Amino acid sequence: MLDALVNTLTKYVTLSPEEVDIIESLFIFRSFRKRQYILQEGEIARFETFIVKGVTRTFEVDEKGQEHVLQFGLEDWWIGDLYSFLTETPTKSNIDCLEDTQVYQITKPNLEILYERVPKMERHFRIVIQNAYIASIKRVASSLAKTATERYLDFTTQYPQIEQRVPNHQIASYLGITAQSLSRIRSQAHKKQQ
Amino acid sequence: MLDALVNTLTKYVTLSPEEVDIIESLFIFRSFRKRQYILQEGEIARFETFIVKGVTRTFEVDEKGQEHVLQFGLEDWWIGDLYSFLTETPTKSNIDCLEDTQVYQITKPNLEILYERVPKMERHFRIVIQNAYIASIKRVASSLAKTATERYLDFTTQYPQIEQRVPNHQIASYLGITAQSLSRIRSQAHKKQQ
DNA sequence: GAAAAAAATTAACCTATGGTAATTAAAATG
DNA sequence: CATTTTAATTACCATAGGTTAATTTTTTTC
Repeated sequence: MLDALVNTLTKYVTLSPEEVDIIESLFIFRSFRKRQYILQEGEIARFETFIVKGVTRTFEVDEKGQEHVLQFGLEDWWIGDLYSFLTETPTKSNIDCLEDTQVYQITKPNLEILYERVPKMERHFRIVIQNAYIASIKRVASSLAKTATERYLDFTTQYPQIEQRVPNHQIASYLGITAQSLSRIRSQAHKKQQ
Repeated sequence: MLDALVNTLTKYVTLSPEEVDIIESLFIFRSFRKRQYILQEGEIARFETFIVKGVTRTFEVDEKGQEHVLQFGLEDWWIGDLYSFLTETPTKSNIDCLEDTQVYQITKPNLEILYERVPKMERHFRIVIQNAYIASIKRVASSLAKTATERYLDFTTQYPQIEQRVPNHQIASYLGITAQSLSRIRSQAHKKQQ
């Protein structure tokens, strides 16, 4: 179990056994059932969460009551609301599990201890955040430049694993369209392929 | 001049005079005229750029030849294409100056030297990127949940300085709408205010 | 494995925003 | 300061995607 976490943490930095012990002592392992919430709107995000197994969805609910998927989470991904976590203010996000999910979590105080005792972890998390930032910019660029059809096709090629494990109406929400529109897009795409 | 850079670099960390010297030796100062390009599509982004004075716009051109503004840059902001910079691959972005602009730039090798000689700069850049990432996520959320009118009003309250210094059609592009649509939105907003 | 719940599809109609074009206003330049 | 260039506005029609609603399919649950 811890292996999955340590393997990922050593992706951009090398760790000694003592450092692995420190890490082990600072993370908490938790299990969630499908449909359980890892984080709910109004709470302060006390943890950053690393997914060992499972699928999650992070979404916000707007004033009209509509849900908007900001992010999916899969094995080896970090999820959470970084803003709430860092500023210790209530989150607007919800995270629930689309499958039974196992995670490692770290609190802000423990993350600070981690940075202090294993300074090279700053490097790891800088790179993790860099990559998340780059992905987010790509998403902005794609929402500015592309039609819903193009965005859907990009999504299916970029995240085939997600497409298989997540209901279409969640993908539609991620793409910023309704389930009905996605259905229409899919049926048109199938027609063209024939 | 260097003050502006050092002030910002010390926002999240404290620096000794020796460390300030190291920084001074690793950055390059450059001046650009309005309309000059700091970065053009196809180049490798050799620098991350800190704006001392001026306004920039980062944009991509899509297959249909349309420009889409990804980011504006103002005093004390970092701009650049992090992906191209880190991976040393050709950028799809262009950065040009909307006013005469002065910047400090750092190359990737020099940034690595900086991290090595002044390790706490990892912290600074992790936080800079964190903040940029958080802003990008907010933009995604807003593009999913909000109408163009709402996004425009949010923009004017969040970035009043940009609204003053940047032509409306660039703001329209940033918001993902045409200049004509923004014009319509503005005239409707004015009507309601009366 | 039957019943209930959740997800996907289809269709008819509606609306926000895009595209094109023409007009006016403002800013840059020699 | 006259001319050219750039920016903003307005109007009219086109269209992608939203809304509502009904129907079918799939998945979950007891």
